[in-house]
Amino acid sequence: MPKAEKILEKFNLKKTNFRIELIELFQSSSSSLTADEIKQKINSTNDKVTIYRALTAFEKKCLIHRVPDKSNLIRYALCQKECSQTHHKHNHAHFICNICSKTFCLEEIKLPQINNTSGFKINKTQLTLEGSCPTCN
Amino acid sequence: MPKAEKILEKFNLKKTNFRIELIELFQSSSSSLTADEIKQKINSTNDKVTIYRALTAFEKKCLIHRVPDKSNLIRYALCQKECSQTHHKHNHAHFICNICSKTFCLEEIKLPQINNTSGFKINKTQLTLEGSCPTCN
DNA sequence: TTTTAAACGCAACTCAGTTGCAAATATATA
DNA sequence: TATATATTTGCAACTGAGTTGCGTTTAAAA
Repeated sequence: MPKAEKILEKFNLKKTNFRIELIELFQSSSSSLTADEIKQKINSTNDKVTIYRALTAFEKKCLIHRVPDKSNLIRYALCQKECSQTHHKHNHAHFICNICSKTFCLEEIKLPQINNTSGFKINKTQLTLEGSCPTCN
Repeated sequence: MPKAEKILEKFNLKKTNFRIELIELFQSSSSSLTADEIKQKINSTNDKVTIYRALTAFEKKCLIHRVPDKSNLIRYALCQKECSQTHHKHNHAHFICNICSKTFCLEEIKLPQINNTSGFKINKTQLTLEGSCPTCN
């Protein structure tokens, strides 16, 4: 796993303590994170605005990607290495646990190939599964 | 198509002018609706609270179902006849237009069969497509 | 006609996320 | 190393979707 500093350097972002810790938090997280969850888990006592702005910056650089959320919150997960700075390449499903409300990336479940239908031009496919996660089972 | 009054009767809901008009609006809508879109399109000048409470009541009776939304808004579409009062039975995909931001139900695209994986117990599957809709194409 | 439970409207609230602006800081440049 | 510059940060105030409490109205049952 690449060190957080290397990642920030690669993406032309400043290596601040907060952002280093934020990347490390994403790396050590098995599920995805909301701004609020980050605020609770991180040691740095930063303002929520700083968290939102870091997330926006990371998303723009294709370092993290949005994942669906049970309560319509903005929720992010770390991107895989195949994501470039200009294109996200996610062909995996997402799983929402109805008990703990966490969202997981299921890399092993690939997206089905859906063809354009009756005037609808498809350029993105999302597969979201719900149920109970290994921890809650 | 069943008349709005009949539907309210069937679901044990009162036949108020607003709720009749709301059902008719859903029936005449090719895409789904948010509370705000309803407020703009409906003739009745009801408070937003009334709209939210009607939507909640309709959802509880399985008359409408939530559909994904580009901006994380709560968005609803009319249920098909196969939905009972206790169980939603949707096996179709949803389509979000990236130009007009509307969400459509694609009845012709069925959900893939996904099996439980490595401790994740799946009991709901959602397939969301994005692109451009027939009107925007 | 009376009763009652559902539906409604107003006001005030919650809470996630945003914006403006000035201060701080990482890093590039001299 | 000192200076300049663009990025990042924090505070405060705001926005906008959705919710809650409560008293009033109304559809429909008795």
